[in-house]
Amino acid sequence: MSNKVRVRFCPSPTGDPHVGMVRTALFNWAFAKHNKGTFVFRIEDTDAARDSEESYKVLLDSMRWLGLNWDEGPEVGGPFGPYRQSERMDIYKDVAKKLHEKGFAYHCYCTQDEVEERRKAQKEKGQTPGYDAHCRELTDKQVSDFKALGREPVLRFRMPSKTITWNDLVRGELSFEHEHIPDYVLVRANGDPLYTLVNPTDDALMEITHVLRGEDLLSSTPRQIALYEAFKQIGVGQGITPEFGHLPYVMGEGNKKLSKRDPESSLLMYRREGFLPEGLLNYLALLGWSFGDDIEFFSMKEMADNFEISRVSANPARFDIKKCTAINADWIRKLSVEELANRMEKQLIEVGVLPNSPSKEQKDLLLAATPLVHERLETLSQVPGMLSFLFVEEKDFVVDHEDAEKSLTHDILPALEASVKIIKELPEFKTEKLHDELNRVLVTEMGLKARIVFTALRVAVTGRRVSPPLFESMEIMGREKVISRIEKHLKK
RNA sequence: GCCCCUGUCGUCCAGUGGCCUAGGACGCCGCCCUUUCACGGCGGUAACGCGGGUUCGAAUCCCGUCGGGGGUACCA
Repeated sequence: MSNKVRVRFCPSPTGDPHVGMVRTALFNWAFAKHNKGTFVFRIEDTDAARDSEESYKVLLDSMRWLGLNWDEGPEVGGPFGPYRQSERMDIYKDVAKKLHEKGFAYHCYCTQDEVEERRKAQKEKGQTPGYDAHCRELTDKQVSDFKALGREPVLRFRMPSKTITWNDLVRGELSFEHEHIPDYVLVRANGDPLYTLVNPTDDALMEITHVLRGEDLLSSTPRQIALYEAFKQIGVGQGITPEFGHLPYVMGEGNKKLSKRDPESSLLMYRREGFLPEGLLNYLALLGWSFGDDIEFFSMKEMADNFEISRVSANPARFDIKKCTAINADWIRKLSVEELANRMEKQLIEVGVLPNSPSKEQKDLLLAATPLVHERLETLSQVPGMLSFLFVEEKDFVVDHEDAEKSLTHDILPALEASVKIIKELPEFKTEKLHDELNRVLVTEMGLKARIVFTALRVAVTGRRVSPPLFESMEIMGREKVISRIEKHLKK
């Protein structure tokens, strides 16, 4: 039982979910699946000032949208709950108390200003700045003096005087000398437990075996390893120190870490823009991990089957929206016509091109139109632009002004007139017949340039110079609509 | 300042002493296909940060150097 892999993803519910966060979740998920382990989802909401219930809901919804299902966590439960830290405050208080009683942590009465001042002095001398262990060995007298001054202490962890080394799953052996890891605060003066305490506490209690997290937490790892050793002695958890793997950053434009403020970092933006979860995840998997054999297009199942942590790279990766889009386009092409129609329907409803419950006719029309755009789409958000001409009411149908000016010139009117005549007399209103007849008369007999004349027809019928294939579009629109749209221009 | 991580085409990834005159993908540029836009096909562009070693042989090992990033909190 004890060698079963347990990993966790533990975001704070602050603001929009971030793509870097999604990447971390994905790698943890894949690692769990690959090792037939457990994927724990924990919410780190101990910071009341920044966390919100709204973000919490978005977080859960996003994870579900992505299909990153958790084995234990909120709304799912599990043997180590609760999985929201805000519901575990008593646990942290208890652990803090034990650490203090057994001497692994001590009360520090220094004010932040005092600490800061001494830090500055250290810096000037070229020493590693950090807490100087001032309050490590206070006498009773000193304590009572501080109390008399009305000072409330923070709880600091007593770092052992030794080098801390671990074998990082993605970076290999890493080592920190003890003089570079000062005693750090576990509990604030006001009693709030800090990340430094709650995160390792929960990992220990939830029996996490592997910690895969962002590079930003790299420097806090030695402190946590020391804490785990203390946990072992005071009986918190099973006495296991997890293995650590530090994932590289996801960078934005320039050389900056993709920050929460960048719109390109917002998962919600990708969702709104019509990225498929499959596509986004596939792209994110490529940031820092490779399948091997030059394979870049794969499903999450395939990723999980092949996920070796040793193939994770340590270099920061730039998020490239173009490549992300290209992969998304591949995923769209891979969808079946029915599946794509389904997803397009949702998109069209969202932007109001279709009503909330589309009619049978509308659904059929959409299904018929799907093959026409299947290879043309990069994201679902492009659907309305390509297809709303099919769904719009005739009275609302508008032709792009600029396109009309370029293509629907005065000298093209005779061709439009001829087209109407042909279309009206066509015995069968089918793509091939439309093509053959219009081509025969307009191009062969009248000697017009196909490019010119068909572009004019395209603009008249679809409203744009760029559109899905013309004759197919005409066929699914129906004869009357096509005629009325062309005639509209003849009357002008 | 000190500590840590990191350095292959514009970008992401492959490459772990000879398969490398460095491979793939995205991008970009041509050409073909084509009534538009795409898809597809073909071709091209472009990189081992630098300097020393080690070795018959280095992108791969060692040393140095330079660059990028992060940490140095009663943030995470």
